[in-house]
Amino acid sequence: MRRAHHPATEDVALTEVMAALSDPVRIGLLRVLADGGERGWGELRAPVAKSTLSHHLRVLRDAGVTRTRQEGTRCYVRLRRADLEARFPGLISAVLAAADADEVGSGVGLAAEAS
Amino acid sequence: MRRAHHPATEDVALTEVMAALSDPVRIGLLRVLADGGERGWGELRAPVAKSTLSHHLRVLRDAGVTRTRQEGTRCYVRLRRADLEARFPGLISAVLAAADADEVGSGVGLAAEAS
DNA sequence: CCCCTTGTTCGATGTTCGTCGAATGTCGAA
DNA sequence: TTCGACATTCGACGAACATCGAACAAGGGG
Repeated sequence: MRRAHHPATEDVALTEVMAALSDPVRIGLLRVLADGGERGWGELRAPVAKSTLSHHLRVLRDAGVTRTRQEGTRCYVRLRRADLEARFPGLISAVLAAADADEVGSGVGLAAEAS
Repeated sequence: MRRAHHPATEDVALTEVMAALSDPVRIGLLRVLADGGERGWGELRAPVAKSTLSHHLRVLRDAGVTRTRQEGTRCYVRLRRADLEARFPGLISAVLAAADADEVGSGVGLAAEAS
């Protein structure tokens, strides 16, 4: 269960980031993580099975969009916003603004959040 | 052969645009069309078969990224930059800047272009 | 030690995608 | 009208993807 495999900032590929961000669930996760804060895995709520959520988080991580930290049996995820901003200036902000306006991935949220 | 089917500006979906722009060939087409000028089909050069190029142009058109105009037996394609800018401010510019920096889709070009 | 929680991985399934060659439709020119 | 250029569509293929349930590690707590 120990595979981390975060790509280095310079190895983040545009096409992979675009592909990672072309799914509503993953866009939703991006929005939840938009403030830069760290979120616990169990905090995340998405309308998919546990294994599917794990898969989506893996896609985001492999593409270089998020960073995952493990602490004991729990793990925490956060957006690699500074890295992405350095690599593709303005891209994440534009995607976030567009996603907010369109309410893409609104099915994704946090546990203690008023719907 | 008469199907146009360009989505209205307000019907352009973020996830579809992101998916359309997650392929190197289509990113290359975006770069070729970046200046807003109209390009003839036959002008376009890409390292794929004719039918595959047609497919990629269709994906871009269906996603609302480009607009295709038919004149006799030839057709011309152009970027819907103003529409996209209105719908998703800053997105296309950010993608173009990132693509230029990374030289994504550099295999795509125009006929009379020095390689 | 046993078990429960937590997140990943596995196997399976149905869908979508990128790619090609071939066939088709559409138009202008001879 | 016949021919050729041009672009789309069709049919097919393997690869990749989204999704699920179940099985599997890795720790923490009783």
